[in-house]
Amino acid sequence: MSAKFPDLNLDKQLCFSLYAASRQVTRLYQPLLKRHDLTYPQYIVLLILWQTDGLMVKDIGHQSQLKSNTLTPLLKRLEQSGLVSRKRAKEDERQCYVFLTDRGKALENECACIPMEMMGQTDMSLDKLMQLKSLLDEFLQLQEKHGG
Amino acid sequence: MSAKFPDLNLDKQLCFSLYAASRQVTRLYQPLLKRHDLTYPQYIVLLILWQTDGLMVKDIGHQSQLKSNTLTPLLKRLEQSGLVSRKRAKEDERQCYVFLTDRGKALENECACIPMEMMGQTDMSLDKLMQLKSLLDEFLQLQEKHGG
DNA sequence: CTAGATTTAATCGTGTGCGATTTAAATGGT
DNA sequence: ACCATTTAAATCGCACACGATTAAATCTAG
Repeated sequence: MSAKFPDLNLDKQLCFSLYAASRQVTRLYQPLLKRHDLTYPQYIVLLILWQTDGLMVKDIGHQSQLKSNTLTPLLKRLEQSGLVSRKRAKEDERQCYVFLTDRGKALENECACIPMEMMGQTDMSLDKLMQLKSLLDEFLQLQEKHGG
Repeated sequence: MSAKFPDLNLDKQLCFSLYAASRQVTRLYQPLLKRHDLTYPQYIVLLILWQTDGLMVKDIGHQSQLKSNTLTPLLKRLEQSGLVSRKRAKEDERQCYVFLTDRGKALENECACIPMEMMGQTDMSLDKLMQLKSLLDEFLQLQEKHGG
């Protein structure tokens, strides 16, 4: 069966490996994030805001590659949780700025241990993890050139 | 800001790169799969069944790392589309076998061009793609040992 | 032989992802 | 100044993902 298209097996496995690995990482983060009542995508958005506070939804979208249809509800939940506040831009009412609240800023320190704990959950060497990141980033950059 | 925990930036970026790359691949597949009215997870499940027809939900779950709470509705949709049929096992009524219909089997040929078309959508070398797959699989294997 | 543990799917609730559309605001060419 | 176009965010609908629970069948220890 699978030998019918022998050349195509690599691709099949690569797309699946990526899909499975991504979900596996999400699953690893979940118990750590649950302690702060965060989901993984919410944590990603916070990582972006911890780097640069006061971004517009558009900017968060560009960095996360998520559109407003995903971000708007997610940001509303973060607002409900008291971690961010959203303010319409005076100079352009279409735009919406997102600011960390004090609680949102404080959460950065509370989450500081998470990456280290994650590191401890894989036996892969730092070298290979960096290699992996490098290949993924190269793929993403090539894609950005193509797809806009 | 981001220099506050300099050691942790790698991890942050790795988890995000993986997350972004996985969604990017899904987005690349979507227009190709839409021609056959398939979603990406449905395609993954079909890839598994094209390799081995007549698996139980449990087996598909083990290979895809998806649980019944995701697979049951997905398989019902594939059944609605006339691509698979589900039959309870006579010898153990808890189990549910999943078989490809003739249309489901025929779809394998129709989808044969997809991996090649995907290949054409990235400028990354075959060598690097294989390297990427290899690293992802190593990560997944290490995880399987740990988490069961 | 049977009560309790285990296994397998299915169900439920919440939160993404994303294509498509909508709404409102700003822009730009005439 | 006016209207078509563009832009930013929000809304809508659908299909995942997944933790938690449920239901039913099977297994197992006593």
